Amino acid sequence: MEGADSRGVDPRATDGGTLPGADEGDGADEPARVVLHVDMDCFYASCERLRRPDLRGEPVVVGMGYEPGETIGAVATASYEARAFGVESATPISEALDRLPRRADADPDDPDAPDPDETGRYLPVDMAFYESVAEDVKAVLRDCADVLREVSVDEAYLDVTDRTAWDAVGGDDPASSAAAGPAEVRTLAEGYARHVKERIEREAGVPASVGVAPNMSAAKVASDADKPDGLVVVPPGAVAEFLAPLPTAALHGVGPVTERALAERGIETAGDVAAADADALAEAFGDRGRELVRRARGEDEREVTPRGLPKSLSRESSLPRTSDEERKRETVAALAADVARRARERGCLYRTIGIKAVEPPFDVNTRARSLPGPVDDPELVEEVALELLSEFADDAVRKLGVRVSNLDFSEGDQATLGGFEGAARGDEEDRPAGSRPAGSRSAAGRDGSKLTDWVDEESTAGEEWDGGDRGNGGDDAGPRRSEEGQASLGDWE
DNA sequence: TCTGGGGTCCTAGGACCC
DNA sequence: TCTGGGGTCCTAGGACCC
Repeated sequence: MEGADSRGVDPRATDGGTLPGADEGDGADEPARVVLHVDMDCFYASCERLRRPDLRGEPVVVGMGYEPGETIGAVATASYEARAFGVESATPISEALDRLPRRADADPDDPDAPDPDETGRYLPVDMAFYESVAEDVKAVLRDCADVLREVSVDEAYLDVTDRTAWDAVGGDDPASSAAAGPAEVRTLAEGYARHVKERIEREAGVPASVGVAPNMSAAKVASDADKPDGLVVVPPGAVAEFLAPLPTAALHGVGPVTERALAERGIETAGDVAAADADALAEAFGDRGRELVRRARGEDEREVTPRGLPKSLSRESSLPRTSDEERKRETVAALAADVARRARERGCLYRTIGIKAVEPPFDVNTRARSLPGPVDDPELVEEVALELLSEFADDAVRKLGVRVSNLDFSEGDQATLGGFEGAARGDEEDRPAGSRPAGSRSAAGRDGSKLTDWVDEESTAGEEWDGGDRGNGGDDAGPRRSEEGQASLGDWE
């Protein structure tokens, strides 16, 4: 509160000025952006509470792969009450049950049964319902920002520079900030963020934490800094100072491996990263190292942009460790069918088909094959996937996956552009095995069988397909046409 | 410590082309 | 042909995120 020193808001903001333009102090004369990161608090658990008020205040654990009464699966989300018992996201359900028994197993009259006060409610994931709640949240966000990037079902960035500013409120006597974080003076941005946060709670019925900062990276860290129900404001000029004391792992992009590698170099905090020699870190970590230094210094010029179309679709599932070839083939066939179905629902073609085989303890193997041209051909997905699997025919696996990538949304067939409501849905189920679906599309035109041939021998079809530059460097060359194709479930856009 | 499913991006080596 | 350089595409794996 004291010492209106260099930190905090740009001095001009404190004079109650209405000029839209506290700048970064960086030389640039564009006004500092106002970026919000909205992060829903234990979203799945909050959704469950929304429809089951009896769960409020209770430890709630939402498990994926979990069936009521079972001990399989892992924790997708734990409410904060459950976290107090050591139940974290990704904890195996069996372990979670050790720390926090099921309420159903409690019995006050049985000395051997758990104390009801030390039990929790376990529920399976109900994605469809969470998506419907997320829709309500999104409606608020869309209303509050011109530029919105939905990161996942429970997280989004908003650029609200055009809706608010870093100017202080309070006229000659600026009000002090009511938010957590380094802000000393209350700003318009803080008020706007609070407004967004309250609207989410009011209109969607679930709590959110919000971070406000001049860039995405800082906003992300800020939203995380005071969870749950947090509002953290980091004004321009205060970013590096805000980050400095945090452990490196608090930076977006620093996981366990990088954290360890940094620690070996005596780098423990974001401040240490900011002070590090960028070239030295680049040598150790590649471009990521350089980027990390910039982020830790509060520099991040990335624009908030809407998320583009997906780059791959995949499906995987764990299974009890097995070497049984038939079992593996059945699993892969089922996964392949599912991936192909989803691709068709979204109206996209794919040119690469791959599998993943995880061997115990945790040996991840991937294999992939690219086709001469993009296709929509469920039977080909199965065929290629099974062929790739054959390399692992004798190996024990604990998880299998199928993926399609090199997606192409531009060739959208009118019949399927409507997404899941299109022809895609029911028409493939009873198709006789072995017959090419009538709806099978392939940019190859001609007969689909050629593609199959190609799969079996490393054949020659490739040449005709060298369609010239595919312009690798995939970075979003902007959205391609047929945005409708993505109007599918499970996605924020 | 041995947990699940859906993704993204990056890197490195090899094949191939000019 | 074995010596140079530049570029793209493909595959496999790694790290990370939610």
